[in-house]
Amino acid sequence: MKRGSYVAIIKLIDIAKNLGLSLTTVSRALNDHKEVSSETKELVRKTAEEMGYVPNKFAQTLALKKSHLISLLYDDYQESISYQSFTFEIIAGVRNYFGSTPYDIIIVPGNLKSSRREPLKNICYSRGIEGLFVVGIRTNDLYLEELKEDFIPAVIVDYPLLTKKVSYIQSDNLKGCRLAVDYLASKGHKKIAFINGHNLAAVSPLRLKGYQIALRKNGLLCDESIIKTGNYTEKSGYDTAKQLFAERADFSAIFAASDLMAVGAIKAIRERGLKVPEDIAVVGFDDVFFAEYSHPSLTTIRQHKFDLGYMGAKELHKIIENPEGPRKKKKLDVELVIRESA
Amino acid sequence: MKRGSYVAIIKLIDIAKNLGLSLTTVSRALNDHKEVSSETKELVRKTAEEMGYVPNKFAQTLALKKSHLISLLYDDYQESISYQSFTFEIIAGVRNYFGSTPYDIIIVPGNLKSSRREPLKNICYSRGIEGLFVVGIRTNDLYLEELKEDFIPAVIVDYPLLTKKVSYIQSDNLKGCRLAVDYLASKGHKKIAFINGHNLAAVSPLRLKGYQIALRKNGLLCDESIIKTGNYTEKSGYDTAKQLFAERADFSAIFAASDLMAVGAIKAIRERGLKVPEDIAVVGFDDVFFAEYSHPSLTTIRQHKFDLGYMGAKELHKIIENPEGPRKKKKLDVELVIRESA
DNA sequence: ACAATAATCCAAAGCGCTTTGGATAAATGA
DNA sequence: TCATTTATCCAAAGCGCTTTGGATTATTGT
Repeated sequence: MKRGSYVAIIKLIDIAKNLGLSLTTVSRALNDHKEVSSETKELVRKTAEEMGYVPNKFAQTLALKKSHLISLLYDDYQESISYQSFTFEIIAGVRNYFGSTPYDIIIVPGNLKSSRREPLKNICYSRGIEGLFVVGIRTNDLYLEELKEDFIPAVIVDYPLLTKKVSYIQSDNLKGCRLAVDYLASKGHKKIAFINGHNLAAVSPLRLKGYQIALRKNGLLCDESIIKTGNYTEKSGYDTAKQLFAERADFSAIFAASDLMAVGAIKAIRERGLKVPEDIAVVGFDDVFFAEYSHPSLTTIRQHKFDLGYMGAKELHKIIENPEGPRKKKKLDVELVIRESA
Repeated sequence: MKRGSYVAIIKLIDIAKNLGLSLTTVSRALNDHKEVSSETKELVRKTAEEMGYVPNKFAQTLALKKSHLISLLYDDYQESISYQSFTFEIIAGVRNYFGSTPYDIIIVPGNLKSSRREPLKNICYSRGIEGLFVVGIRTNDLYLEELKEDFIPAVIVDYPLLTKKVSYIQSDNLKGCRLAVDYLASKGHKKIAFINGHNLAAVSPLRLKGYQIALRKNGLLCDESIIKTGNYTEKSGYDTAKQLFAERADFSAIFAASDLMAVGAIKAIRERGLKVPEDIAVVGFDDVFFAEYSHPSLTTIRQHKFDLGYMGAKELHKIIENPEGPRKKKKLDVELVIRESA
């Protein structure tokens, strides 16, 4: 009889029999359908409650052709470990938003990284997934091609894809860079080095651009020799900063495209016998939590990670409910958090 | 016709019609049932592939009474923010384990924290959830009472609950404390202060006990006046360390029950004009990632977080597949990671 | 050659729900 | 008063799948 571990305890038919009503009426009563009297509704609701009835979502999904399921596509491993904190908070935002909707969140099996994997389409169709929330995708990820096929509503964090069913959301990177450079310039820095991240992150070119624009605005010239590229890890921040020193580059401040690289850079500066911020000022990007606890605490550009998740989820919800509506990219505000490092 | 956003594209019946076979045979062919010839199987598989067929999990679940769904119960917010990193890595382990099984992971809607929330039973029964992976639960959490009812297979991280269907897993806290104290003692420290976390975390009393046992083993006396309780946050580490100083307590080392509190303590020590580790040595617990990047980098007890998730998931799988088998608590090894702070 | 076995296949029922298309009884209008 | 609306209810079909219990054909043993 019982096949698997999962069994529904009380079914609609049980309530119906119990009350001498039809299945139909019970179903309608619970769904507040107009064709059943309010007395019956109340009666049914009460006994359902008493009998401990819970609807079987699978049966509902099958009958309604509506799963109320959205899926999270994210990666467990990234070289940049502050990605953990970033991702965690974004997911918190997503959970929080969908928590007040009938939607549940399922985690897409398998990593973004794993090479042999099921096509997204199969995963989604098989599980009746209605929307995809994507975070941490790389510019060279194969899933991107599938997303471009536009077969399912999706919201992507930090990758600019805008189609009929796909929106994206990101922080205002240009403004972030402007804030950082403006602040450093206001402190009298003329030579501001920039440690960018690799181009597998779609935000990297944006941050470079923002940095350059901001320099220009402040009447500073853009010296290619003090622009370096790391990979968002602490080590790469350390290495590139050392490289700057080795090349006898001329700078009094470093703006790093991530907090982790900023921390690495600080380490290199210290090893050089220089002081932060007295000799060299450092500004990071992200405001991951340890920025506050590192020493010296990090002046940085704060991204509102929770809001990225929350607002992104809201947008995804909108796309699902109204697939014909216009898609839009959303830009979230950032702010400068001044601490000790600059 | 079409009701919701989700529609199955190709169904078994389509393949059947296409091939002039019966629905039954097609289903059996795809499930590798013995009662269908291998030629037919091959034929069916090929055309299914060509037609882009994917099975509808909802229909399968309904028919098989088996959902292949486990659920993640965790909290988005905790005062201790290193909880993020801890939780993230555990979840990575869980994903990784279940990634090679037919099980999908669904996130339980709502936080552990939120006060008004659906009973766990309803959530699980309604969604056909077969098992629960619980992380970050507090000793006063109401969900604990529900879990004790033992109505669903579960594995809990860091809370000692052992019933017919529930196992738990945690790091070897006693050993961790022993390693820390042994190491400090070996460095000649006689007075080792201890900053513990609150008792809402089930590991706190364990760590205190481990600390006391280890002191005794090393022939050191246990001085109540240098044992303090924080709440796993950086600030509480800072505050309690300051308090120690204010009370003119006599100690040359601090062992903190979390890295975050250790970082806070270091800050307090610094402010006092003392040096770490020269004047006061500090050892943390957890080895969350920023332990490596803080300054001075933290000597700490490493928990294998990924493995907690992976092994816990494995255990959960086992409970689901074999509900009658014996439950057991699992203890994962820890290790001392020596860096600069001690 | 004929009964018994094995190998394939299929129609129909069932999983738990929603909804369609009537049916019945009560309330309304003329 | 009788036809008509309105308010309630229900049997049955359908969502896409798996499985039971036969049916049909091919294969084997004697």
